[in-house]
Amino acid sequence: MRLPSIRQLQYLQAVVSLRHFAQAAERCHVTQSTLSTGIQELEGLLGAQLLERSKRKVLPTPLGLAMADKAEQLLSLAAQMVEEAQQDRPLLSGPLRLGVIPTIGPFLLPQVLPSVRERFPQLELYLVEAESAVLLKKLEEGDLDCAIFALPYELGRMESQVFASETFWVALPKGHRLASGGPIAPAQLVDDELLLLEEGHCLRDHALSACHRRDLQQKAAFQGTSLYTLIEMVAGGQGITFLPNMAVNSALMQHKDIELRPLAEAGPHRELALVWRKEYYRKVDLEALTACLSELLENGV
Amino acid sequence: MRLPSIRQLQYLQAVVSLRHFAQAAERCHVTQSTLSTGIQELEGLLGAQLLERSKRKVLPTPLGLAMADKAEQLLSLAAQMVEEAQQDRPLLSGPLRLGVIPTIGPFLLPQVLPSVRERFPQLELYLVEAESAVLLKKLEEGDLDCAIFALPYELGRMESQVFASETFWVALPKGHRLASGGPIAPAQLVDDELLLLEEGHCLRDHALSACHRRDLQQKAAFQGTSLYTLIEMVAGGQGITFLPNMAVNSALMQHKDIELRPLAEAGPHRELALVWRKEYYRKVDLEALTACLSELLENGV
DNA sequence: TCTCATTAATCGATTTTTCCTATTAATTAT
DNA sequence: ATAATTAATAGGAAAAATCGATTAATGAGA
Repeated sequence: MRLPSIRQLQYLQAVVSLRHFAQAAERCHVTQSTLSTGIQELEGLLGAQLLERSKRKVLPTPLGLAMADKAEQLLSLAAQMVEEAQQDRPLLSGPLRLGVIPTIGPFLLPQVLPSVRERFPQLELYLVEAESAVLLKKLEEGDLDCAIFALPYELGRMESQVFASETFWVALPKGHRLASGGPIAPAQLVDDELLLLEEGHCLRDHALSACHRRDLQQKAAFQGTSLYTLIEMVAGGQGITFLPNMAVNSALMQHKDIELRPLAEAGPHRELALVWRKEYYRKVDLEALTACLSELLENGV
Repeated sequence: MRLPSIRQLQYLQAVVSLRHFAQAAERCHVTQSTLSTGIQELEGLLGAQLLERSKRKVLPTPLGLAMADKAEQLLSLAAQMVEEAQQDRPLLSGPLRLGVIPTIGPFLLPQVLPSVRERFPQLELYLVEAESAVLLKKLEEGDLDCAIFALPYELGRMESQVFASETFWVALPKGHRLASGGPIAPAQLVDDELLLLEEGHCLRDHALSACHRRDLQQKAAFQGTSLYTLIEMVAGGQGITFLPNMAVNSALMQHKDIELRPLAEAGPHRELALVWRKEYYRKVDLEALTACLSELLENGV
């Protein structure tokens, strides 16, 4: 079905409300001739007469009136569209779907979200906690706007912005031979059972990388489902593990049967980054968010 | 404010629903290139991004989704317009504003309207009774669709169609010298006081014309406001008058103190016609109406 | 890792549409 | 009668929409 054009509807609306071709043309910023042919085309398209014309009067037919009415609705809808689109939203307002990996979420978010919410009160955050691979998939599918990852991680076509660095700590059972003293070098731990999160957590790879080990086929019983369970296993004397800075500082990680020592290995051991599709339509917002996070973490929140 | 075009909205609707430029282009019967630039123009117009594009995926932004939604509404409204306009109404259906002069209305309408309504059950008649000049004005202003006049009458730019002819009868008080016998010639009435309707009624002119008299400045007290009052005046012996056929046949005009004789004057004395603007948009309906009236009157209803 | 296929964007040319100027025909007002 | 007003029309110019071909990015498969 061939539809009338917006222009034609504007012509109709004008001529029905003014009852005068020349005046209507002026309102539409076209010549009388243009408007005249426009109306004729509309009538042809609709297959019905919309106006009675004489040299002295322009008289809408009942159908013309009805059509003008609908045209008005339609035009106002179109105008609404433009208005709605053109009002530029303030930075970081409206819905934002943010993914976080489980080894960051519980430690970072309680720390920073109150300030973020205070700074951007119109922001509506929808949080999703999942492993990196899942988040990456959701990002690609458009189910998330952005996500917080721990790097290094293969991000594919995503863009990212690092907003914090972390070093690792060694978590030892109380009474371990290295339990007191200064930083611990990876070489000192070769004889210890290294407890890791189950497959899929990037922290597993980062930890291995920090102590220059290859991946080891651990028994499922020795794989933690979360840092909390891992800590319990360390406290139980089943081995040692590495914890990121952020977890160490968290009150949730305090445990009376655990000793913590810095890992003596140069450079940051993982970096926290905000990640998004490179086609994402509001990168400025995300850049503002990373700036905000970075600032909050530098100032110790 | 510059508005988006219908075409652009179709493009948006298609690409958002299909998530694919080439397929959307096919649905819109244009090339991918055309659709692509169309969407870009729309985005430029709205000043906002509607889609995230990558080579593997087309992802509407929240605004894009909202706009596509509105676009759909708008397009369906436009389609509705076309549909509504294109369904052709049956003959003589819907509202019709019909004017009638007072010397016809009360006699003709009760006679014909039942049959008309029966024949065109979807017709919604709005009746206006007024003198010819008033009806003509209303016709010109578009306040009426058509009107029933008695001719001759100067109709200006109107078109008309005669559907009946009438001869006049002479109404005499009982006991008048001409009260019995055959038809009466105008010359026989020169000595009688001729009673007429007040200024404005065309019957006044038609009556004068029928007896070849010039207009006479009658005293207001001798001018009737309706045929009923005129008849009462005749019955009271104040003079004579002329009545059209139709009124004579009407039961309303029976009066014991009146005698009626045909006027012996060649040809019809007035003609009944349906009148409309020559620009009127549904002349076929009116032609059907005159045909119907004409037929009804010929067959004696 | 290297093609090959797919996809949206881009460019230049062409067609289509839109629009304007000038004029006409009908009508009204003076 | 004469001038002014009005909507329609014709012809040409300007603007736009569209197409075909190409490009660059990406993903799939060998």
